[in-house]
Amino acid sequence: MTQKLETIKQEFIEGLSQISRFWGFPKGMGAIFGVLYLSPSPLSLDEIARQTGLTKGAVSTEVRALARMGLVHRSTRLADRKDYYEAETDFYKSIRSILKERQNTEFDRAVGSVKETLARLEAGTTNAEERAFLIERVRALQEFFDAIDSLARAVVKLESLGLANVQKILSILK
Amino acid sequence: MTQKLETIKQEFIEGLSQISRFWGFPKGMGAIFGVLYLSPSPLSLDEIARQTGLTKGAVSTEVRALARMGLVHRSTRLADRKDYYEAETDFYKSIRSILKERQNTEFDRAVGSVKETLARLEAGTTNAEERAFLIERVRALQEFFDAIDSLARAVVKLESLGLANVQKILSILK
DNA sequence: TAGTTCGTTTAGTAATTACTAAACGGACAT
DNA sequence: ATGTCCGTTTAGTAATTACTAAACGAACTA
Repeated sequence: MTQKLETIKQEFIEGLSQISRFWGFPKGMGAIFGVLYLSPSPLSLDEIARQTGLTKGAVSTEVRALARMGLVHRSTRLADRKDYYEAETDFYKSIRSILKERQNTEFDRAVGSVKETLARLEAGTTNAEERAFLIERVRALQEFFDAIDSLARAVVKLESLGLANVQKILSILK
Repeated sequence: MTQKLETIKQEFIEGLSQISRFWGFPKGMGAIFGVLYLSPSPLSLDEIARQTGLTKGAVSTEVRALARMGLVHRSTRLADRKDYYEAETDFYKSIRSILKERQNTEFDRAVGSVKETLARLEAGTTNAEERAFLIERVRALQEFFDAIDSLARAVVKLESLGLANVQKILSILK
């Protein structure tokens, strides 16, 4: 039996909310993206609020977060004070901007603290045997983070991480 | 000025807690991993509880989660009823088991719902023009998820995702 | 048998995060 | 200026998540 389009859309949006939550983002964020992604034209704040059931305030803050990540884009119309938002449809582009956004955040600071730990350990003079063990462990972790970081930077630098590149990677990993 | 090893370790563990939180895991989980990672020998539940400041109950549940992800390993000693845990030191191995663990979870279910949405849309007969638009959008998203999924599966299948492979990937992406 | 010593579960609490309602301030129109 | 229409901010609340304390059950011991 064929369902009403509205119902299908609603369930799709629900699905995106779940995915959003899974990745540690507010579920409202997923819903907002979903609404925009299924809209053929840019929507205003109030329209998004209406369709998601969130308040204008919540939509305001979360749609800006989405914009910082490059998942949505703000646009304006002449002689119209409203802002309009539309979803980015190139997801590879989005990944790149999310990675870019995530660099220079708390995460980088935390990773930096590992580096710092290593420096401190190496500056020490006492407890030779325990220090040697700790240095080795922390160094290994730091190398791992560096590898991840290189990967992320490489992806950010690509002008397009398309299906083609993904398939190239897949062929290497075979 | 050289600091006490204990202080340095403490700050390192704090750093791992932050990183853990950043990725959407409980910060206690990061602390537990940190304690184990800096220990040259496996530790018992109570010892982990003591060093992290968490209760035995909390450690029990979170250390099991870590074990499911393959980030720590449980071991036992003859004539000793205690369980002992130690950190996995091969992080690439860990990534693989985390990916493996994440498959077949809520995430997969949510991604599956996108597939389902597509099927429902294609089964419809009314609203030809709007449906065409929605189908196109949802299909694009589904393709994207499939690409991610292939990557994850490829990584899981590798017997070793080492630095070597990472560098190969980097060279492709250049 | 009763008594230890473990890990796990449970029920409740603390802390954090997501959200609402409403005030606010800027930009424009009259 | 005054009022309206926006987006943003703020202060408070709801919902969720992380945790504690304590009871529990299994496995062993005496």
